[in-house]
Amino acid sequence: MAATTLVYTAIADPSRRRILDLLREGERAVVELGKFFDFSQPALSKHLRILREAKLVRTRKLGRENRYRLDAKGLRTVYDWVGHYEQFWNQSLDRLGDVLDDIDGGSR
Amino acid sequence: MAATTLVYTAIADPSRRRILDLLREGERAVVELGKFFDFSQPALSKHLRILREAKLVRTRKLGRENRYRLDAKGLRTVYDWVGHYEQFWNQSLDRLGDVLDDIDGGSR
DNA sequence: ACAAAACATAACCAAATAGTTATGCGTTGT
DNA sequence: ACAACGCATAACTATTTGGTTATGTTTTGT
Repeated sequence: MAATTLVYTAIADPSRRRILDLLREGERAVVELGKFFDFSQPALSKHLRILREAKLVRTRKLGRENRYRLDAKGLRTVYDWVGHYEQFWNQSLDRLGDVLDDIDGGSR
Repeated sequence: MAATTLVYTAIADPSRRRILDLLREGERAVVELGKFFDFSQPALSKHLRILREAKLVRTRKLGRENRYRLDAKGLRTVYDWVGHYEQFWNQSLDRLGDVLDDIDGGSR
């Protein structure tokens, strides 16, 4: 899987986005993170593995704890890509539709 | 599926990101889009359906053609979320650790 | 009138996802 | 010494994903 797509796939899951949000406040151990979720510890470890493989987080062992912290560099690619669309989301589609003489209206 | 996650899922696939990129240059019919991909027309139609359900594209019928165009508003959410990480991706992780140590002063 | 074009959908399939329980391994507290 | 903690991984399962071929509908060109 391409490195870039690893990042997009990683952030496609809401739990993983939540994990990243939590890590913005600072380093956290797995058990600590687990308090915010309803699923099991292995499920959490799997999410963390996906984030690790996307290089969006790093770990360091501290005693028996495994502390995770953010490594946001990979998100820059996403920001840059989405940024290309900035000029589009401000113009109203309806007005664009007028220009294009669009009569269709809905998505199907 | 939550509306927001529909968008993240939609852009997780590289072919769909490519489709959006193509639509930035203007409206296109399905057959036209298909020239840029190696998979079958039904596969393309499926990708387009996912983009439609995420409300990232709209269609209008023009004769026997179905013309797709960008509706980028949904990408704003992504841009905003990723933007929260902007402060993190420029500094090296090691230096960030130092900074946080300084601010924190061992209060945790 | 009719063949072909443009496209969506259905039915199917292999692989990936996201969860589970079970287990093992290093670290810590008593 | 050893029980409990913190965590990763394995093995399993249901669901979703991304592709395929087959087919039906609407529109166009001859």
